[in-house]
Amino acid sequence: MLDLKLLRDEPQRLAENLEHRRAQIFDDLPTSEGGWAQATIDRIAALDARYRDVLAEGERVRHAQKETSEAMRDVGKLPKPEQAAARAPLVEKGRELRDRERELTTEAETLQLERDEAFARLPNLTHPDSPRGHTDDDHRELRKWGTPRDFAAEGFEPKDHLQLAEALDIVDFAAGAKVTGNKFYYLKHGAVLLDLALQRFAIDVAQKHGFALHITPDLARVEMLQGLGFNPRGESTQVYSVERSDLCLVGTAEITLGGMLADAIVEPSELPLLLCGLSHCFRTEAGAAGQESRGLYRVHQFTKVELFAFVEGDLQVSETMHARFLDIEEEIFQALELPYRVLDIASGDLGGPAYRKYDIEAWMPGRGAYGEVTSTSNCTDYQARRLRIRHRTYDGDGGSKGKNRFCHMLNGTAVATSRALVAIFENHQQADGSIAIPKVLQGFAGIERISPRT
RNA sequence: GGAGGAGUGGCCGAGCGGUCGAAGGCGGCGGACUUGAAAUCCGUUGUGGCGGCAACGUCACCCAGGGUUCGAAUCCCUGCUCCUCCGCCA
Repeated sequence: MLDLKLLRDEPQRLAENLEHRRAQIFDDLPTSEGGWAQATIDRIAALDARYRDVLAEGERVRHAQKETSEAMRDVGKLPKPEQAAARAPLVEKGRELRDRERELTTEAETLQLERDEAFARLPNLTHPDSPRGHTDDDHRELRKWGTPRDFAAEGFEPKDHLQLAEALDIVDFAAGAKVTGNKFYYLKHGAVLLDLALQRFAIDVAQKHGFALHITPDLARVEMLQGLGFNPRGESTQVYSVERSDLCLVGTAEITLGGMLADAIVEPSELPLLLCGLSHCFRTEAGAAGQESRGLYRVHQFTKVELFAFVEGDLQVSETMHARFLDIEEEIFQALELPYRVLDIASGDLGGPAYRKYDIEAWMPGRGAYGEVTSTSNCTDYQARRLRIRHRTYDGDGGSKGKNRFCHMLNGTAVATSRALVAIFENHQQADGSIAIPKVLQGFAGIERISPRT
């Protein structure tokens, strides 16, 4: 959620940002129509103005109520015979005020709800350097690392990860489909060791960089999802809900890590707070049928080691941390010996909470293209505002207390095992159909290669 | 799953339906005393909304949501969380 001050003081800035983000808020103001962004902001601003009027009126009435009730208290000091007569008009007035106050409160709540529903859907502001646009071509490639293998020179045709997995009998989609459903799978044999080794390695790197290790719940309250900017409801939701409860399966440990500090006010000395979380991730992938749907690339469940940070509510600080997150992600994929490129994601593809987002795409020989393997976002104070996560400030050197500020929050993938498996299978396949385990994982996996079972 | 008990400020803890945003203690911060520290003493110390350049004013918040009442931290209902006992179990 954004700061309401922006709506009141700089509505044109919000309209401009909304235009770049291409986020439709109202059904009757589609992004295809000219001036939709400005009209959207105008409508929310009008709601806010009405809300504040009603709120102020309600407060005046409540103040009058207090006065009446204080007068009633003094009635008790009068001589007994006079009390009843003095009390009657006050009771009458109190009743009127009560009724009026209830009306106004109800109206204010309705207006506030209406305003917040729309306002909370407005996306975060956008980093000035983020490329503007809303297609895949609009992302800016920052750099490439590594060189894709020349399989022709090595004298064999590379297989895609699915062919490799089937031949090696290390992933079973048929059983996954039978027992659970399409896009579920069993990992088997060497893939299990490799998956666990990836987790273990990523955790190692995170710990080395000062992240506190966590294994988080795989479910979270709807309220937490919303606080972090996820929308658990609606047809196009990516989120699985648990029936007869207010719980959802998490799509990422970002939710469970970010939610940990909800409602907290932390001391600046505790920042930056670096957390690493291991969790399963569940995604409905609604509407994703057809596209890149083969194999492990897009599945309903995978395991992920997530990096998360709470930092001071200061852009310079969070941007520095964001660069650090990207560094760590690159360190991991370099260690895995996977060629990749880094993208600065375009405004229209950022997702609500993100102020800026970098994706790492690993080379995937099977599809002859780069495919997303990590993503790191600086969400600034967008999530913190909704979750009420603040830190204290002090003026000068250990000086007096200043105003509490919302923390900035960042998240990033250390490793999502399913996608990493795709990249490792395909990049490290050998002419004989086996898969070489990257050196950094061999100790954790206990094997050096996944070979056909005999 | 069954039976009881409890949820108040950073923590502990008091609170006849009106004078309670809330006693007291601890902790924190500032100061006095001290060569320094401890001890002692004095003062101070919750979060947010709205209005205002500001001083300041005002409203809300005693787990959450409803209700009773002129008036609720205090009474009633529901939910959530925690504790104890029993059952079951990785």
